[in-house]
Amino acid sequence: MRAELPLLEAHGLTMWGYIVLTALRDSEVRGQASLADVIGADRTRIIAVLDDLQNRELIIRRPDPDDRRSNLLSLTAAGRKACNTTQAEIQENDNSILKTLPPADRAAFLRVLDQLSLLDSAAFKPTR
Amino acid sequence: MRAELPLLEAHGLTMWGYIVLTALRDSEVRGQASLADVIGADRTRIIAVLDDLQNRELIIRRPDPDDRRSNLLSLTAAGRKACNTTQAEIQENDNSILKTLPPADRAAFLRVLDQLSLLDSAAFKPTR
DNA sequence: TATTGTTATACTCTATAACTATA
DNA sequence: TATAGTTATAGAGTATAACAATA
Repeated sequence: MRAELPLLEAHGLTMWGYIVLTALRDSEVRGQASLADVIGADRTRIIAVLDDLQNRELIIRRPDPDDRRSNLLSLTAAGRKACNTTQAEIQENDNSILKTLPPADRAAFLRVLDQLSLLDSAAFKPTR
Repeated sequence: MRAELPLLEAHGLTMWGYIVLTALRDSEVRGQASLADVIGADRTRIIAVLDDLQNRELIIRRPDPDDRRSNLLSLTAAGRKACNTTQAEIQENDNSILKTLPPADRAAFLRVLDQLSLLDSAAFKPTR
C-alpha cells in the first residue's frame, strides 16, 4: 500500500477508484450492487467513488433499459487507459522492489502470499 | 492484523495498547514523548491509550522527580503478565498458520519480510 | 524561549439507517 | 413487498493547533 499510494495519487486515483477501474475492466459487472459485491465493498461506499470517476469521464453510468432501477457501468477509453497505465507502473514498481531479493526467495515469497491470501478470504468474508 | 485482533480483544487490548506494553517491556523509556518516539506514534495519540492502561492498572504513570513536566512510565506485574501471555498467544497463532507451509518457503517468507520491513522504515519515517 | 503532557478541533473513513424510484 | 441507488447521520481514527505547567 505504501509503495502503491504515491503512484495512484500521481494519476489522481484513490485506492477505491483504482479497485473499481480494474473490476470494471476485468469482470462482467451489471449494476453498482454487483460491482460492490465483486470488490467486497458496501453499496454506499462506492457511490462517491463512482461520482468522481464519472465526473472525470473515466467511467459511464447509464440506466439499465431492462431495469431502470439499475445503472449500467462501463469504462471510457480514457478510463481503460488510466487503469492500464497505472497498473503497469505499479507492477513495475513492485518488480523493482522485489528484484533486490534472491530469485528463489522472491518466488517463495509470492507463493506464500498466494497461500495466505486464500486462507484470509476463507476466514474473512467481504462486508455485505 | 486480522489474525491478531481477535486475540488482542480477548485480552481487552487494542493494537496501540499492545504496542505500548511491549515497548515498555522491551526498551528503556523515560517519558511519554520518548515512548511515542520509540513506537512511531504521535504524542497526542497515545494519551488515551495510557489513560486506559493506567485505569486498568497495567501501567504506572508518575511524575519524574528530576523533571516534573515528564511522566515516568512502568509496567505493573499485571501489565507485564498481560503483555507476555498475549504475545505468546499471538506467536502460537502465527506458528499454527505458518506451519501449513513447506519449511523452506516459510523460512524464505520470514526472511523476505525482514528485508522489506527494513526498506519500509528507510523510506517512511514514523510520524513526528 | 522551549518542552511535556494535555485538550479541543477538524477532517477522513466507515457503518447504519432512512429515503426515492422502480419492480 | 422487495430491490437499486442515494442521502444523512453517527462513530471511529487521526492530525493539527492551542493551552498550562515546568524547565
